[in-house]
Amino acid sequence: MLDTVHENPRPDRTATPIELIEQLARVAAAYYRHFAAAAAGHGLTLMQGKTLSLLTRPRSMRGLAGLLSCDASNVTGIVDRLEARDLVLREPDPSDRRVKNIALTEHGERTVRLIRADLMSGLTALEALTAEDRGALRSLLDRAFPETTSAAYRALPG
Amino acid sequence: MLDTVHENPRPDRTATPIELIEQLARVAAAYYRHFAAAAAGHGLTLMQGKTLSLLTRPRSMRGLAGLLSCDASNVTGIVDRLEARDLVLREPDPSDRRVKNIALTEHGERTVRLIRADLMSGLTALEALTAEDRGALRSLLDRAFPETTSAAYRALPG
DNA sequence: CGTCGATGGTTTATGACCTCAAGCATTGTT
DNA sequence: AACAATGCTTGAGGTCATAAACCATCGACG
Repeated sequence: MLDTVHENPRPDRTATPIELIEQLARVAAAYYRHFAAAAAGHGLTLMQGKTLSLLTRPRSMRGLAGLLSCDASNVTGIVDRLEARDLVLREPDPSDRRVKNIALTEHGERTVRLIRADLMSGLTALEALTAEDRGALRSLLDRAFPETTSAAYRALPG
Repeated sequence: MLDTVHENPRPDRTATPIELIEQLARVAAAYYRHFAAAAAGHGLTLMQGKTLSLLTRPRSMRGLAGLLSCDASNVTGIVDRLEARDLVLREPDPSDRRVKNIALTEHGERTVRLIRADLMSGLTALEALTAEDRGALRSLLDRAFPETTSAAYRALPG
């Protein structure tokens, strides 16, 4: 274990907050570039792909708007287009007739799986990390962006 | 130093590639949410803010298109709007009359600095990391996204 | 020198998305 | 029953994505 060190912290590199923010900008851009390419491979937009991948369980329009960080009126159009391609379904909520629950169709579930696979195959360097490195990266990102833990996302209403 | 450990790698957390990718999705979304908010605080779009922050030196339209990962025809419109607000300037290239070099005006430089400051003030958790943690995060992100090192960006033509 | 393919930038059209304001239906409360 | 609050949709106006076509300029080549 101890001899599998990849010269880890590499303290010679500058790592000021500014430098780190610029690198995060590049990483975020690279991530979305990969994701958009994977979605485009299935004729979908970045937002449409994001929406599909958020539907691990049915969600209300408002809930989706929150997760997508956009106005609810946008979600109407996005879901309209996804529904027109039979990727998604609007179901009336049994306990509140105002809300519509959006759920993946079978075709939608297949598409999400394919997009996710394409995305992962494009991020080969990420899979090349050791389990130790992945754990360290997760821990650091959790502390750098405490608002975005997976627990916080799952617990959201809608 | 050694007693300021924040229980670092925390190996109990699951850190499969899939989990890591989902976390990167959330981090990228959070980063752009912060950035878009900072840009909106100055009446600018996400793309306009990104463009400004890429102009650490004059760049050609095509060079900007590459850095923004979009078609050159988009850059025309974005730079049009930035130029209309006196944030940016189109200068003819002395050695090639086809290319136009885009440079920040004084007003543009001030605006970039303000946006960057707003962004950093929104990412307080990131500044709370120790220098050691920041170094480790940089190193890990460099290895997870080798395509996006700062050296690679600075070396680009245009 | 003149031709020609390649390159940099712009324009146009169509569609997707964003913002904001307004609207309707339903809910929960008083 | 009247009320404000909530969930979703619609509309207009602006920004961005995408693809095709266009013009000016460059570079190489005969």
